[in-house]
Amino acid sequence: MPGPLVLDKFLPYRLSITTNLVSDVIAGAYRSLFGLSIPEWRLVAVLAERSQATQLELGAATRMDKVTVSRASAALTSRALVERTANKDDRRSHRLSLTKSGRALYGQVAPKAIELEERLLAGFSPKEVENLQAMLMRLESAAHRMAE
Amino acid sequence: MPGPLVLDKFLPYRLSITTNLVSDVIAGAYRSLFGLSIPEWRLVAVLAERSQATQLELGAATRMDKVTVSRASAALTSRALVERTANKDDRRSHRLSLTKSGRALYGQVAPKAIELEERLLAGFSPKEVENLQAMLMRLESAAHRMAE
DNA sequence: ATAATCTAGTTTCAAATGATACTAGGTTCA
DNA sequence: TGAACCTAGTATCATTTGAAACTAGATTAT
Repeated sequence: MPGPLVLDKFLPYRLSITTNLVSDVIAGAYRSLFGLSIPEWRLVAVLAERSQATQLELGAATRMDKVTVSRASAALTSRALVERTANKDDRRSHRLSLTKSGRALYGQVAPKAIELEERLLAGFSPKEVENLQAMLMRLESAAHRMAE
Repeated sequence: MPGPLVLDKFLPYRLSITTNLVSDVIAGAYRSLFGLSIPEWRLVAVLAERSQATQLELGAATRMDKVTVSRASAALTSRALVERTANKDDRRSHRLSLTKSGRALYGQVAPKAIELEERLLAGFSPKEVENLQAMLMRLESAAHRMAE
């Protein structure tokens, strides 16, 4: 017999509450310090890791919709943080990469991101962090299976 | 010296990915089976627990904005799942409660919610679940502190 | 009491999001 | 080849969300 339903104990609810709070804090910091939205920040982070990517690849790497990627790319390009070079192999797509000032910005954002994460996880042991990550990934694949 | 930043390991990102996936699955189920949005479902769940509440109280219990609560209440009321009775003490507010058919609906939704949660957590031991909940709450209060 | 202030709930507006349709360019197969 | 189909990215539209303004009722201080 399943336990009674209490919203406060219901995992999807708890997840949502926690994530929304965390996202708000992070988004607020990025916006006020660097004028970046979350989608923009994600693209910058991925481009810093790989230096080159098409929007399709960026969408896959950040799990964002292609529309969201398109908009974030346009915003970053107009601020000259990202540049698009023609893709010889496929003229529909572009190769995106960070510009010099994009890399400079990343140099500032990344340490801040890490600091925020550390403050969030202050009081968690490395083992706990690892454990949390693993559980989130298990939930993710369970949800993925349930979505068929 | 902080580790390098890799988006896939960055906790706020992982949390967001997992939560969005989980939310989509849950929201899809509620919508297609019962025609309920997440905010509506939350109100129903809380009203089932307490039987009476003002919108303000519902907002506090579900951490939702008063606008969101207002809209969800209106939708539920128009479907006659919830009724509003005048509040003698304060004529600006109403006492909301589930109607008979609201309770009947809850009788169907709750087991489904529990089943979904169980499928999500299949493979988690009770101790792991408890642990996860506790970690989420710790994150929540850390985020809360960071929001000042 | 009554003016100033405050609060529960709604309405209005603007921003964010994603589904859909569209455009331009690729691929496949007869 | 060239017709049918497919895909990268953009534009359009409807939906969701929350901030700010608003309304009606409550509270406080003089």
